[in-house]
Amino acid sequence: MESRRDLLAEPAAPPRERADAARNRAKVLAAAAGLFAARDPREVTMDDVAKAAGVGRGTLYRRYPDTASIARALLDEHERKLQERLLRGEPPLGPGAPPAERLAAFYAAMVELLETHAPLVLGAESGRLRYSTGAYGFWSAHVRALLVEAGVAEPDALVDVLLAPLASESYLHQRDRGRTPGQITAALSRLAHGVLTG
Amino acid sequence: MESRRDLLAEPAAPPRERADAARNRAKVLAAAAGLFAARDPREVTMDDVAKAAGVGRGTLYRRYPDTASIARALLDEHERKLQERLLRGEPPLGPGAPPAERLAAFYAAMVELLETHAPLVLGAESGRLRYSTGAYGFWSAHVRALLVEAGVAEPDALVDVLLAPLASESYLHQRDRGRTPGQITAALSRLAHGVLTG
DNA sequence: CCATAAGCGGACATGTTGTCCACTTATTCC
DNA sequence: GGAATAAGTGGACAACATGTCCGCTTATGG
Repeated sequence: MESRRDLLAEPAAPPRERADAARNRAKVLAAAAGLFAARDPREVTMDDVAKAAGVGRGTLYRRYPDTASIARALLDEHERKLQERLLRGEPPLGPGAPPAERLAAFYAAMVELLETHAPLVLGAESGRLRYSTGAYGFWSAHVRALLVEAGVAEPDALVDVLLAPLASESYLHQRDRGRTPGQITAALSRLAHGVLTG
Repeated sequence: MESRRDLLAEPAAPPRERADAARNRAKVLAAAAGLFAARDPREVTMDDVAKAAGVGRGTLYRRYPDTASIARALLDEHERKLQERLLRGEPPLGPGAPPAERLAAFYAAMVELLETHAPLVLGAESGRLRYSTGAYGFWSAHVRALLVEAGVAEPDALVDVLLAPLASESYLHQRDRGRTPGQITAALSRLAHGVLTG
């Protein structure tokens, strides 16, 4: 049965994280960052992280179901900064510039992000996981808004098409083949202008 | 030391596959096709295939290092047909139509392929593997030729960018979100025309 | 029909994954 | 301050997948 407390409680009283839990979370993230940077991120195992962080297996699994989620947690911090710039930064990244310019600027910023955090990106994206993340939702909402602003009729399918080249597999494949970040950015810029100023 | 036989031998005498080996290969492919269709292809294990095909583990590993390679082998058959049509088929898929048209037609054909063989595609592409395949090389050569024909200055980076939306992860994500093949094809068509007739 | 080598298959050692639960520690309330 | 209580911890464990290895079987060519 429902207690009075349940009915009167605030929408969702957040039970606050315990001090030792917070300490362990920090230890885990720090240790994982080190491991991802040191070797092939896809080879890093949950056991490795637990050992490196000096915590037990169970503790690790309590918060993260797999290594990809850990990498994602690390990556999210960096992505939030870019999100902030998209919302309130200077044009052409932030509001004010024409859609094609903003899309191109977004591409450039994403390339920079991918480049800077390549190991994390590699560790984080086991293909499908990319789409279930909050960040992907943000990027697609952003691009969708730009398409709408540019007067594109059915923007939805186009959004995912335009985001596809930013998938880690695609990007890192290109880098492996010797392409420079600059070349990739140029190609993406052409894409942005081609689609939004046809 | 080199024997006379080595020096006189034909370029690479193919030792011909033994009859029982061929039979087993067929059994394996048939069984794998069934499994991939029946359940989540990413859950299919080498052991499953071996059991279903009625062969031993060792026999399976002799030819295929993992389940992805098996799916790829099955997929290759179908991809070859499309490759043939690209090279010698009717326009706009085959030679003769303007580059933008041909690119759009290629997109449409790929969507159809992805749609028809979704389970295989899912089983085959563990992200990076996609790029190491012969088929990917073919698609990129094709698209590259179209870009060159359209007079694009630095085609290389653009090629991979244009192929990215055809990655299984991207495509299947869109399908999961309720988008129809038709909508996706339309978006890709817009992309083709936007980039090649700017 | 025999010799030979290619092919076969299943046992094995290894490593990873998640789960489970008895124990420890932080927090809350009196 | 000192229970009472809930949250958090850690390592043992069972299940499972992987890839290899090697003695046996079978096709093939002389």
